[in-house]
Amino acid sequence: MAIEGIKERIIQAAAAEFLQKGSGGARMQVIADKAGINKALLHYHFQTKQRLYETVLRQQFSKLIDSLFEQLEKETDFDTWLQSLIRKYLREIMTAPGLSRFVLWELNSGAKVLPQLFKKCLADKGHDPSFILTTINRRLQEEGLGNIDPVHFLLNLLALCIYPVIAKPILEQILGSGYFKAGDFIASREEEIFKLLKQGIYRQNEEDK
Amino acid sequence: MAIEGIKERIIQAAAAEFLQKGSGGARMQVIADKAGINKALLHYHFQTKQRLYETVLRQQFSKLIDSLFEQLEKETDFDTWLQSLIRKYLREIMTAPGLSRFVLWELNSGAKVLPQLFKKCLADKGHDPSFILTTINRRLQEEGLGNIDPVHFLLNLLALCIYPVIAKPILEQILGSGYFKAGDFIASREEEIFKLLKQGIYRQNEEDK
DNA sequence: TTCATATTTAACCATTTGGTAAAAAATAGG
DNA sequence: CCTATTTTTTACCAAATGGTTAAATATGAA
Repeated sequence: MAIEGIKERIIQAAAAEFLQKGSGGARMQVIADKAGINKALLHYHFQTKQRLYETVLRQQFSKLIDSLFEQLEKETDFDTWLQSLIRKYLREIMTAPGLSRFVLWELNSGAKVLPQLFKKCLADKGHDPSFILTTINRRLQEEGLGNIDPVHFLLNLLALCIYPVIAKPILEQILGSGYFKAGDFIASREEEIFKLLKQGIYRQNEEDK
Repeated sequence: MAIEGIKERIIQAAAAEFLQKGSGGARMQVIADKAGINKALLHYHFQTKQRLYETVLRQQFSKLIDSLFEQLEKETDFDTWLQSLIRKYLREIMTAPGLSRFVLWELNSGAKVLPQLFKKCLADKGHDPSFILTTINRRLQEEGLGNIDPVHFLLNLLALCIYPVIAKPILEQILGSGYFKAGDFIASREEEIFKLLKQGIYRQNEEDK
């Protein structure tokens, strides 16, 4: 088998296992089985569990960051830009809620490894962390919304998109599973977030004047 | 040692371990050490890891649900009610972000045990799950906001309060750690959420008329 | 005290875990 | 072909894990 082929297959298998079970709960044997190889070969290619873990995380972050930055940089008009951001984030999280849950979870260890890795991932791509805020701020300025705090704007955007998706199984206990059926939810959620952010923005802006 | 005393001490120790490491990553030996007892005594009092785990979860949920419901039922005027909800939720999550992260994480296993347990906890306290939505809906009606969707209102409230707190370590990489320093953050966040929800609400309401 | 019951401990066990050693295949260069 | 290097497998190990056993200690009622 081609060497790059097998390394890629191992990473895929490891991602599935790590994201579902966490770094502590993941089992090397399970990863080997999923990749269709033997456990010793895993250690031949990635030495230790820790090394494999970091490789997987780097790759997962990379994918996510690329996707989100790409959308952030689009130079469409404000409404289209905001709508696209919401749509992209919602869909990205929905197709892989495990990654978001996993990231939050690993923060619990108190170890700084994951935040550091995230920062490094940004740096590797030539992105400055402040670029996110700078971009948001610029777009708000252009729209005549210079008195809106870009930090709260970002927090609101991320929270409104991410939380309902990753907390879905619990929320279903409160709301009944009907609300999350099919594509209805994502469509209505998209609209709700857009309206909330925009209406909030404009009302706030008017008041401050 | 008094029997209830030691059981309580075990539960405290187990909570710390489970919430930090998850059900799979937690170690019975560590729990025993934290409780200052011997591992066999753990099994004497709680038989299996699974049983101890469920006991701990039930207790943690119980605490959280009590606190949140208490606030929801307060019959103050709308603004005070909403402000108190936000403040309570924010502070509750901030003092124990581990519980929220843990809950989200365990959802990843796909097992329904945690949502079921959550539902059962509500039932044990005589709360109907629909009570949350009913209450929110009533308050919105009383405020003349009958056309606001209570589901989205609840999702927005929870998301805006919970997400920024539990994602703090990652967000600090983007925002710089200054933003989260001291009580500044929680105070400004409290105000931001209130304004966003209210302004969003009223703007939406006017438009629909 | 005495006896029964509940609590606690030390020693142990079977299984699982991440990881290794060394031999066996495959691959490539001459 | 031969030889050297890389890739893969088989068999294994030491440590850690959840859990048990049986003996020891404490407790309480008669």
